[in-house]
Amino acid sequence: MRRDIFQAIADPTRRAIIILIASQAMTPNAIADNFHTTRQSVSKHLRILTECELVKQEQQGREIYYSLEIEKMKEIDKWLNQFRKIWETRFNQLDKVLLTMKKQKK
Amino acid sequence: MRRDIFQAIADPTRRAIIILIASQAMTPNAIADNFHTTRQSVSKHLRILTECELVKQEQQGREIYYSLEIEKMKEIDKWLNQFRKIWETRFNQLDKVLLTMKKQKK
DNA sequence: TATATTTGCAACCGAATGGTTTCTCAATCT
DNA sequence: AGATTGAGAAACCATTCGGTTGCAAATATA
Repeated sequence: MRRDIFQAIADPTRRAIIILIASQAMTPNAIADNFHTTRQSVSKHLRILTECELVKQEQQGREIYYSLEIEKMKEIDKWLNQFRKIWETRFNQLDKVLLTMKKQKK
Repeated sequence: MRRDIFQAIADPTRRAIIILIASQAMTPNAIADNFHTTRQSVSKHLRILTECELVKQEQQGREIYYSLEIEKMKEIDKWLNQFRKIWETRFNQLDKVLLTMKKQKK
């Protein structure tokens, strides 16, 4: 099953998990405590996040700590870049208009 | 049916449509020509994109021109902001390490 | 006016999704 | 050793998704 980041962040629970473990690693049980769902369901989400390398795991005894693979998040940012060019251009155009209006005022 | 941007960009065809109409407005027929799918299928995607206000339409006779609502794309960027803080901190930490190594070399 | 074009909508279909329950396995505790 | 705890896997279920086909409405063209 092909997994991609965009599909991974499509689910709101998954996005919440990402934010939750962004600052510190957590076990599936600890994560599940934050949602109205079962641990098994969280486990499934973690599997999907792991498959597309958005999350990494570190075993510690019988507990497994999950943490965010922040580098992977940059791929979304990279995809956004192509639109960033457009919205910056639009901003510059608005900027130019404002400048012209200023000049005419003088 | 609740639509949100993240679910909208989860589908690869939808992402391709977004990129396609980012630079210029296009009709559903013209958009469908770029994919190995039916016009009706594209129409469905456009409906989803419209529902979450990622796309706006402009009727022109019997044709409807679809174009990207670039402002809405910024919401993804806004969501990414909370992670941007983290990856900038990590970069600064790496930066500090490199600086220390440089000093020790001297 | 009759015909062709552009489009959206409804019905249907197979596949995928998210969730629950049950089970198994490994590590820890008494 | 026996009981408990943390976690993933499998089976199942209702719902959603993406796609196709067929149809209806509106506009343009002959």
